[in-house]
Amino acid sequence: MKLGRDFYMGDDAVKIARDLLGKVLFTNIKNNITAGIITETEAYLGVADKASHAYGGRRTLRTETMYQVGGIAYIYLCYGIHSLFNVVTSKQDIPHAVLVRAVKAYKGIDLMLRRRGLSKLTPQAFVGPGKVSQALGIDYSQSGISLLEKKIWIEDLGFKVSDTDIHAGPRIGVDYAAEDALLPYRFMAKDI
DNA sequence: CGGCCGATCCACT
DNA sequence: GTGGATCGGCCGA
Repeated sequence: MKLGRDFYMGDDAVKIARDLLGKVLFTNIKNNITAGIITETEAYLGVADKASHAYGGRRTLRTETMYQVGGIAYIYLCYGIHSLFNVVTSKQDIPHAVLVRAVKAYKGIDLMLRRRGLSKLTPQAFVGPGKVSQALGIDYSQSGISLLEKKIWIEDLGFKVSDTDIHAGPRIGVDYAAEDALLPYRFMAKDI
């Protein structure tokens, strides 16, 4: 079943990042449905997190999305090329978010591969946040859209990930965040 | 208005 | 392992 507002409004983005492992991220782009089982996430803890775009309470046109109520997408352009998909969590004015870093193809795999420019499935085909967005047809123009509607949403289809199958470690590409770069806010699910 | 740089990916050595 | 691609956002002047 589709995740509702309650799932996204929790205060603990780290817990939500963990809970998202095994959930299924769907998109419906021009009537083409594709989906992937989430296998890797990272939590970004808002104003107190030097790795977050909202660190120190920064509010700009771009980051304003993160300050809204949990349950919407925060998608932004990275390195001028890649759209990175985040789930906004927590309450109004608490800018927490969870980055989806990897999925395992679940539905529409042919189209997912085609969007990636691949002819066959490889282990790394959908590993990496830029690849996830490309495969699912997500781009930064969709930032701010609700995950409770019919374009992008997340379902719990009963895939279980036990604690012993979760690996936690430091986030990727955030060396600039000083001591916060070392926090274990990255979660990976072993072989789903 | 100019300049720097990034929550990345790929090709190439 | 390394460097180039590529461009919107952000900040300082």
